[in-house]
Amino acid sequence: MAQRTSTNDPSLLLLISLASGPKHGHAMLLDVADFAGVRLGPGTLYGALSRLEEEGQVEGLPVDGRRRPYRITPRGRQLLARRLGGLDRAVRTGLERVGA
Amino acid sequence: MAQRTSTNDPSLLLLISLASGPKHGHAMLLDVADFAGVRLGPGTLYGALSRLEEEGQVEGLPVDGRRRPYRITPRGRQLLARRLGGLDRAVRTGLERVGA
DNA sequence: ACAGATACTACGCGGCACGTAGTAGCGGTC
DNA sequence: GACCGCTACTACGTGCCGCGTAGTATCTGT
Repeated sequence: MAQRTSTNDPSLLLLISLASGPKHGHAMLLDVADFAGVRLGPGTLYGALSRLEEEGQVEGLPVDGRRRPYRITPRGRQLLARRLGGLDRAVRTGLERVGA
Repeated sequence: MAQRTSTNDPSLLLLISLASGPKHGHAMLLDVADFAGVRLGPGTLYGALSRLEEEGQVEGLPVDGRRRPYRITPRGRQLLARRLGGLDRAVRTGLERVGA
């Protein structure tokens, strides 16, 4: 049904989190809360994560005890960079207009 | 059901568009396409717009022919500024990590 | 008078954000 | 050796809203 506008959705936050290195779910939660001030629930987190995996933007690593680590793929990193570029333009425009 | 993470959704783009002055729906469409590279459909546009009006973030102005102009309210501008601030932090973190 | 752009209204589908509840292993402490 | 809290998920349902399609009416150019 065509691609989203997607300024939003948790997938962006997760990709940013994984961009600094592989992490498991709970670690991403804490990281995202830190750099974005957003507390994701488990439904939101693991839902978005498995969709990203299906799309080949992240990949699961061998299970470490009860932790499921994930890593961003080259494709994921590339798409992230593109999204960030567009978002950055919009945010800058907004800050300018709102009278930063 | 609590507030969204909302990096996303068209409402942000519409608020940014209205931050530079009152506009009617179609004009926002063109403006958004220009500064964000996103073409919103009518369902997306007018749906988000009427929700913003219900929330007191924008207000309708007198109908001008077949145009329905809207203006951002002080409250809308304030909320926009706050959202942009949080988003900016996330985007900068992302650009940094992705190796800008 | 016809095409195309402008500016909406009306409507329905379905994806996914979000929360709640439940499971289970791992310290720490008394 | 039971209790509590923290970690780390899994499972599942609800409903909002993003998105597209279709339809209506006005205005302009040719």
